Amino acid sequence: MEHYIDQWKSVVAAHLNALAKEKGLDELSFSPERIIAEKPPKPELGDVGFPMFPYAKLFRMAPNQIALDVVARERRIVREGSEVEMASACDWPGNLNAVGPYLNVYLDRARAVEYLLAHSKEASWGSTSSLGGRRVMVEFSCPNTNKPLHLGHLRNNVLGESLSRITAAAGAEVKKVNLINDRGIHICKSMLAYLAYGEHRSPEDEGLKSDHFVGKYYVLFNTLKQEDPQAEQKAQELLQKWEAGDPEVIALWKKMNDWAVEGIMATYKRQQVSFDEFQFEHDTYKLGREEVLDGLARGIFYRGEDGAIWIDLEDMGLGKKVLLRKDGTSIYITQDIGTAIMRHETWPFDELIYVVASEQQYHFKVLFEVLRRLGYAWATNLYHLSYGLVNLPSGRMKTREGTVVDADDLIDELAKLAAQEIIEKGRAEAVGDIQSVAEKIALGALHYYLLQISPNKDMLYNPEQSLSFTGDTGPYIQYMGARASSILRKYEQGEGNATQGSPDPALLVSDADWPLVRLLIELPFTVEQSAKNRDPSILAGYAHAVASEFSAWYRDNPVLNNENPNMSASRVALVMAVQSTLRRASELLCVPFLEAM
RNA sequence: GCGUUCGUAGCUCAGCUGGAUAGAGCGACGGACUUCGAAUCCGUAGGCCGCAGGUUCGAGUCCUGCCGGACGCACCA
Repeated sequence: MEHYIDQWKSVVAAHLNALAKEKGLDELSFSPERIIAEKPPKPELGDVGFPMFPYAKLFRMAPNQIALDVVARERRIVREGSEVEMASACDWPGNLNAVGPYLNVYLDRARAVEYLLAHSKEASWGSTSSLGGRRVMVEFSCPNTNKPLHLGHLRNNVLGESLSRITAAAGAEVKKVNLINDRGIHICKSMLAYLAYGEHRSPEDEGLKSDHFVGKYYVLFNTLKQEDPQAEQKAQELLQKWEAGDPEVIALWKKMNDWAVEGIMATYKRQQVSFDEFQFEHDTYKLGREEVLDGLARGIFYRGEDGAIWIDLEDMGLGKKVLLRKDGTSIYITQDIGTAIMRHETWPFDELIYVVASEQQYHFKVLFEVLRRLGYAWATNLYHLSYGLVNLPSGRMKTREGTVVDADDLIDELAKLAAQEIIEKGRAEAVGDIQSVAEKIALGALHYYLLQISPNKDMLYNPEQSLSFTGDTGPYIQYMGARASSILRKYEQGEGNATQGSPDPALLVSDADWPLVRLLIELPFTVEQSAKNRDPSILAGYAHAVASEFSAWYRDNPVLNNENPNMSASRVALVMAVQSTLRRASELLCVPFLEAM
């Protein structure tokens, strides 16, 4: 359904056009998209506001006068009927009022309540069709297989997963892909250290999660380097052997790689992120080479004096960039060129979103431009969702300096604290499986913390603050969901007198209930906006607003304890709408919904 | 040096395509549990929106310059 703001933009545009015609200003024409709308600062001022300033000069009228004129027109049309679309016949009926230079709409509250109660029951509540028919591929995570996931990956993973869910909710067909970086010099370093210190031990032998085991040897490479000055060179040789297909090297690579991947998969499962397809760099790293050579033949690229193949992007201020080494081997971007083409061939997408840290902005600009120059029309549909780095109060995370916040350790610690909270608050019995609920609270806290900030911004990871469960956090939203669920549970058990009445939308139109209703009907539009901007933080802010509004609302407005059975039943229906709204928003934000906590 | 990006309350962040008195959370201070769960709620204090110009009826939002931070400018991924 069309957003009520868009609908009323059309109404206002129609009125302004009529006014223009009447004044003989035939060249003036306002399309609905150009009408500026906003949310009035106070609810009593109305539900949508239209400032009239922009039209003052054009009409040679004071903004106040324009507002009054439009209102008069609207009244006349409502009274007499007209070929102009009547507001009362729209999805979102309401009436117009002039408040100084502003034109404000008061929605028909009963109709809005009806809409909410009917639609929030549906399983698809919150879904829209704004991206209907579009195929969107989302690439995210893309870990190296030489060490376990850390906090930065967690941000990437939850951004990718949440964005995928939101995009799907906006109607698109989504495919989530993960390109595992399982080859390269970094892997060889872990392998070399394992050869030096591993003594054929397995992760089980050391009692370590398999990816942590591999990571341990990656760190040990630093030790090795101090003992053996040749270490770096040996790693290079190992890479060459790997590329040559040396069976022994391949066997070791496979063994360590499997360990790393196995551990990483376990973390995905725990984080509740998933992929529709895994791609492996050892399969893709040669892709793109032919493409680059072809581009060379077609004069799009050139061979430098050094023998390597280059692209000149000076005209775009991007400088020159190597696309293929002089020995004909692929580099990072060669692989990405091939992978993009392969992806579009196997699954023709309308859009491909790369969820990759902001440090790679230059890389993606070059990549997209290369593909465009190669003549791929779809290259304009590639999008780099650049997200900022996660910093610690002490500075940037660095593996070698041991300042990394490990993903598994972090979730462990959060879960431990959540379990403590449950016990301290005496909720152990009500909650049932403490460990399971604590894990969900931990994920809710972590995911919300990572998603509430606009993706493009660097963020500061404050351990203390992230471990807190109070305030603008995931657990706060979970708590409000649990409270709503609790009320509904009591209702089902027959508490209160709601069962003796029946819901009536007309009872929910007072100022007591309206702010909550108006917020709840925004879910589909917020999902749409979040998808359009590729920004889960918009939805996160909305989820918090709903939780907060609900919290204030149920303090003042008795639901089950209401003396009027019909009012009680109506409010139960409203709580159901709150529950399904929070449930859906949480799901899209990868924050587990809890019936009790 | 060049490019990208960010700079809003003590701290962490919102502020949609410029619009009606700049909003949350944390922290501080003061209140509220015989009443649908206090992981909650209510109130108070706290802001030359980095600085300076410009565009506009109107700028936290757009443009220019400067200052400050982050990231990038590899035949590494």
